[in-house]
Amino acid sequence: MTRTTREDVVTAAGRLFAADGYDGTSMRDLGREVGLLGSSLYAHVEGKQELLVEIVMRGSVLFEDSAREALETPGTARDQLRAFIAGHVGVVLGHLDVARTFLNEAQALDPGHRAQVIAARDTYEGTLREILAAGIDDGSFRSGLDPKLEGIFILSILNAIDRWYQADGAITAASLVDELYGFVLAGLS
Amino acid sequence: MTRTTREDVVTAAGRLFAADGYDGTSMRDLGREVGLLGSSLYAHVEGKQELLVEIVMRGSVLFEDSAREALETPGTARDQLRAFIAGHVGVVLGHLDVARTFLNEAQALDPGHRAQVIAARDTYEGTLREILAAGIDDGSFRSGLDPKLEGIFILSILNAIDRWYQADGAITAASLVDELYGFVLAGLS
DNA sequence: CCTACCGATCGGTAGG
DNA sequence: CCTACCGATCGGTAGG
Repeated sequence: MTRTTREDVVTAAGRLFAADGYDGTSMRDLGREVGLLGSSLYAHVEGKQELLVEIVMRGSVLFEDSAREALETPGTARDQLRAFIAGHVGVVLGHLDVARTFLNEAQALDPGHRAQVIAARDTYEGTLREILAAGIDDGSFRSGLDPKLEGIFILSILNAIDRWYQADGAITAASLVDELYGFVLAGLS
Repeated sequence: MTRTTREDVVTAAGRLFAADGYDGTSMRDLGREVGLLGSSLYAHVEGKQELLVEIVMRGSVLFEDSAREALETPGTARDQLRAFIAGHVGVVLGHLDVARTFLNEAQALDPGHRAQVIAARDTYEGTLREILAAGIDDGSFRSGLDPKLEGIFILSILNAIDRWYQADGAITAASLVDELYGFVLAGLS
């Protein structure tokens, strides 16, 4: 039991925002989580919204980095698609609370930061579409396919993983990537 | 401008719960929506939770009926899969507010009703799995496929439609069904 | 369906 | 980091 740090507060906030939502988490709940009174948190952070901004921005960076790496993966569009899926799974399973807050609580952001998150998501979706379009050209995927719509379908699957995946279940992260890639690739072929 | 009915209140509640969430909607907001004070709503309903229960249960019935019809569709498992997808799209686009509340606000339900909704969802998912399993047997889909996982993937796509589909956009409901069926069937073949 | 109100809870602050 | 507190908002009620 050492002194509470700002990072302790941010981590605990991510846990509670992911589990109960931003509106469903009070500063008193958060204080209890780190062993302080709600009012004492203001010695560490300026307010509740600041915590949300920080956590969502961390998620934004994680997904952005993952998408860039996928795009820089050498090989065919199939290889890049696989890297995109593997990267997404890595972010979600490796940073569950941050990913959940990023994916589900952005609506609680102030308008300025919400616009930033929407822009980040558009870029992320755009990267996937680039990969799909390149794959139509290089013969990885069937032609006549609509990259915009197929991109939405793929992201729908990826963005729902945190709602059903159980880390202590029978499916490893690696086999999840295999299953996702198998299903999606078939859908594109 | 006639007298406000209970049905007016339920419909308005569906609209607000779908747009702002259950917790994000106050009884005063709802009163304003129907032209009353928040406190006057208690002449029509017992409480806020009752409204949520009623709307979510309507969604539950819609999806349940749709799934049953899909299962009773004559033909191969492919035909049933198509009916399942078409039915789901019909419910979501035909009853957007109810579907959104059912899909996104069930967490705000009291424990008893929440358990009912989870059971209804399990049944719905089970119906899809039955179709997938039958399709593996009758050769509609490739063998070696995991009905549980593929069912989750398909439902992930279907349950996200309300988040991006625009009724006034270029995609008709019929062509959405075609695109969904095309992508999913390829993923299973 | 409104007036007038209640107790609970919220994010946040002053002062130490 | 706590004590003591504030104004705002919430779901809901009594009485008409």
